[in-house]
Amino acid sequence: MDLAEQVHAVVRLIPPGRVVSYGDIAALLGIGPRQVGQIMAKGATDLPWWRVTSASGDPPRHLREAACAHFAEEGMEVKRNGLGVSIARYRADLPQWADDAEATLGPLPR
DNA sequence: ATTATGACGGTTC
DNA sequence: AGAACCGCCATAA
Repeated sequence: MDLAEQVHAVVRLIPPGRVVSYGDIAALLGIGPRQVGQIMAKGATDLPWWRVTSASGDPPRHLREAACAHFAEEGMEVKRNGLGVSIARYRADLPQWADDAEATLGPLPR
């Protein structure tokens, strides 16, 4: 299983109405945040990609509208440009999420 | 082997 | 708030 598939798998494990940052995914898989972005840029079509935000809670510019639409759809309060500081309110339970990831992917680095 | 490229993150100004 | 920098590291060319 290559890195891209692992990233896809963990993204699918993010519960509706919750988000994680690129950095969270990177830390979980023991890679750098940029790899996550690079991978998402390719095969993100069939994923809940909007549940992955930057550390600040702002979605990337070109996805701002679509992302906000999904947030609203999941009953989340959005700022002008995304979740903003409220990312703290919507961040998934990281330990729990990491456990789910290990259950699906097997042992993870770190 | 070397270089360029990112849906990033953190620091600094 | 916004911009400039630097560190990061897998992939593709």
